[in-house]
Amino acid sequence: MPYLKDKELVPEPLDCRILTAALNLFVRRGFHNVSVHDIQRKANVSIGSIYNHFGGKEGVARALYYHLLNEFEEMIDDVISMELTNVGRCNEIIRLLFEYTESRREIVEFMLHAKHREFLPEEKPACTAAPFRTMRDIVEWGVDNGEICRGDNWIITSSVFGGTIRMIHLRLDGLIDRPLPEFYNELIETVWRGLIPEQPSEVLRVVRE
Amino acid sequence: MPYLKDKELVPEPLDCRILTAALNLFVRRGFHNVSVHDIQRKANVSIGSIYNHFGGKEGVARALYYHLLNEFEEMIDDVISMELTNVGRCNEIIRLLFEYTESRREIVEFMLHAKHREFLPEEKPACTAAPFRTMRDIVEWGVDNGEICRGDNWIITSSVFGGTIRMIHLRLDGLIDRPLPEFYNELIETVWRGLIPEQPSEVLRVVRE
DNA sequence: GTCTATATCCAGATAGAC
DNA sequence: GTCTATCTGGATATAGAC
Repeated sequence: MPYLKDKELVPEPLDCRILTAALNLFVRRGFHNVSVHDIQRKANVSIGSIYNHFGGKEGVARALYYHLLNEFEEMIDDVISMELTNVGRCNEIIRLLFEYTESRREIVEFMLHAKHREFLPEEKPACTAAPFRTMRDIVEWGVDNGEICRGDNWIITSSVFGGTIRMIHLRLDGLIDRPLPEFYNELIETVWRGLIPEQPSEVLRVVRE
Repeated sequence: MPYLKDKELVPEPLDCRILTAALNLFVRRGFHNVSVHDIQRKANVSIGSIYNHFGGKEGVARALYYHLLNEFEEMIDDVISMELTNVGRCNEIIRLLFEYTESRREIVEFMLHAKHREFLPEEKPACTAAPFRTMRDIVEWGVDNGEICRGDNWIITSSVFGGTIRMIHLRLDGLIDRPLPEFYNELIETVWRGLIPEQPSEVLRVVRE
């Protein structure tokens, strides 16, 4: 579309164009298979601009990472402020994660797949970041007030959110071919209720055999 | 140790030295932050040998990936041949995954963290591979014969193994600081029984303990 | 088959005009 | 601040002796 070349209809800020282009490329090809030239081309800016704004490819990835981590933190904090039970909060987080996977797929993919330590060598793993700690806190509060079974926090948190995260991976990898929100109700029922049919004697025989 | 230079005490085959060195480097720094020279140096072979045997860095990674995927498949097949209930098979897989994470950490890390599509562009995602399909089959058999609650296979499989995989990630990232096998009993109890305190808790307690 | 030395290529980074 | 043209380093890959 050469007729738009010099005056864009929507004069999106330059930083934003760069980050959007980078996100798309990083997700599709992986950080190391994207060159600064690729980003420059896709964002319709010059190489110089990228170095001026972000200091290089790594700087772009870093800005992207912190920006998205921040958005995730806000999402979690919104859920906290919702005045739900803690189980309700967990469910709302699961619901939102499923929704985001469909509507803002690239963001979820970047945060989930990207091996941030490859381009942020000094950075701690994502799961030490605030929003992930908060998720563990929610579970802990739920245990403390009796909503959730008592037990090791790592185990409970992993059991609550592990299935969700697994399904997101399977969806992003193309194995699950229906939108995730369709699975929401059945998933949370399965998470909280357990997997074994409630027929005591039957269960005993089958499990212990 | 220059006195060992020309005759190794343990004349480990050359391919194996290359693969072992590559595994270690890939896991520590990531595929793209490792050069063929790094592998060559660490394995004490020449660059030429690496190109002769594997055709380059990508070839090394490919060989490694298929080799380890194959080992995983054998592990799953061993479990299948064990004549356990299907729930028992799931538990055994969880147990083995936890054990491997401690004793063969690099292998687990490579299979779990490595973004294989970055260096195997034409390859399908790992979770389409045979051993992962078999895990879904085990769950399906368990549902068919009444051991496991009826429901969507993606949800059930993700619920059964999602917590396990999540905990392995947390362990590899250094957040969990105890060996995973210590969590095994409590984890499988949590997986199968669910997370919400039951009113007729007599039943489940008896069954599971 | 294994090695060393070398060629080729391309990504990251910069210089300097505008 | 933005751009183009250029430099440089380092990685992949190969050539050719042994």
